[in-house]
Amino acid sequence: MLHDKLTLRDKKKEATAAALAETAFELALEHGLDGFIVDDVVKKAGYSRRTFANYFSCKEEAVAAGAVTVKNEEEYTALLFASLPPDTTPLDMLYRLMTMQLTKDFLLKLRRFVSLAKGYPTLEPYSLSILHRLQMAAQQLLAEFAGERYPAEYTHLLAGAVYGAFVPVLDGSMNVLLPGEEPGDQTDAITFEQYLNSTFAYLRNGF
Amino acid sequence: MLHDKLTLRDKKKEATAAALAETAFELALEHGLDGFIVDDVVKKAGYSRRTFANYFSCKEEAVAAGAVTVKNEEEYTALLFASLPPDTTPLDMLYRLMTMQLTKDFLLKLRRFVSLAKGYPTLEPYSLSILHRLQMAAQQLLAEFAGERYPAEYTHLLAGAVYGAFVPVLDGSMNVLLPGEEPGDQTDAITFEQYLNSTFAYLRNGF
DNA sequence: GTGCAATGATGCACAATGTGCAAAGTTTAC
DNA sequence: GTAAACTTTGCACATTGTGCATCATTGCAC
Repeated sequence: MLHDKLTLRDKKKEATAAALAETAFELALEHGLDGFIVDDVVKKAGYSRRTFANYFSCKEEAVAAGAVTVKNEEEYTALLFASLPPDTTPLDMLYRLMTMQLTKDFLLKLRRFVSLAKGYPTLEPYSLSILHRLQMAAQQLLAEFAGERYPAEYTHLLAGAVYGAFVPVLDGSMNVLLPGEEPGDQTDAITFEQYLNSTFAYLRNGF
Repeated sequence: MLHDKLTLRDKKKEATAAALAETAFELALEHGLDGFIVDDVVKKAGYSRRTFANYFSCKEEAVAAGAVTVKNEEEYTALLFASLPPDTTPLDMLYRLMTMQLTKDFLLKLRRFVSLAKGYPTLEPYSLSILHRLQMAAQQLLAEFAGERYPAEYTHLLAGAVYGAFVPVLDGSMNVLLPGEEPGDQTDAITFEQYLNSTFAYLRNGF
């Protein structure tokens, strides 16, 4: 595991990017994607348009980045390694990781992004790439945690299947009730926890 | 199944979009994504810039659309319904569908797009959305073919896991040899067929 | 701490892209 | 055949993207 020490310069860069991304996401939620322009973002965040372009290649990218902050992987690593016996299977490890990654807060922000994206076709490709970032982080952790016990073909394939199983939740094919959401009139909705558990049951025992 | 009859107007629209998309993809392969501008595309294809904007919201979208043509779903439907016994499981049906969708030609074009996208960050989000289009088509077919025998929660989850398992092939996490490609110096590469089969074996029997 | 190298932030000019609107050309439906 | 519906296009203009030079800040060696 690379423990890249964060220099002051790096921290400032991260802060700049985060400020711009969060501001972009806020404006998108408040006014819609076409209800503001990049100049609004940089003015509100206190940067120049040129700086925005140094970090994001378009408005969409910034909004997507602001929707979810993929947490520091090192944090997860420490937690995972501490809480799991060394002979834990990759599947069990992913289950544990997902319960950490997919916090209530994360899921709700993600859902807000996804429903925003429904109204703006240019935003849609980014929904999947958010999930993909999580998947990449998971692959990395799997490799560290189980790389010596399981071949990469296995762990990568597994990670793909696990995260792929959540795509239908993202793209709206399935009505899944996130933690904290009320059932409302959706009689056929299942809870996210139920979906998570049945996903792993299928993956564990076969479809 | 909706048999939307294709009127002449619809066919022309499709032709316009296809011509623009294919031209964009060709130019991207030949000169790189930043080696041409939208005006080059429309000039070569014989349309106006304004028409381009009627179909695609940016260059990237057109290039991605040109990379793969998701075949007519009706064609698949007919083939599937004809070749499978009515009690076929969704998993078996997806296996059959994938061998039809993921033709050698399709895979090679997809790979060309993906390696192009590696060099251009703005293109990357579209890689996943190509696979996602296939997944949506598969969900539709599954619903028609097995919707009365299996609940949507099952078929959607399954489709997600199946297509998700191919993400590592797309994003470059895995070295998979496409049909027709030479092994070269990649001693650790497995063939696409092997990957397909081991994927379905894991999904069938559990990880 | 001082000074120099490395790098981030910015302004500017210009190229490229995105969009509303109205006119002109096609297709559809009756 | 004709009118309605729709596609394509031109135009004007708003917005976005990019190369480059410069200034400000940080990193590093001493």
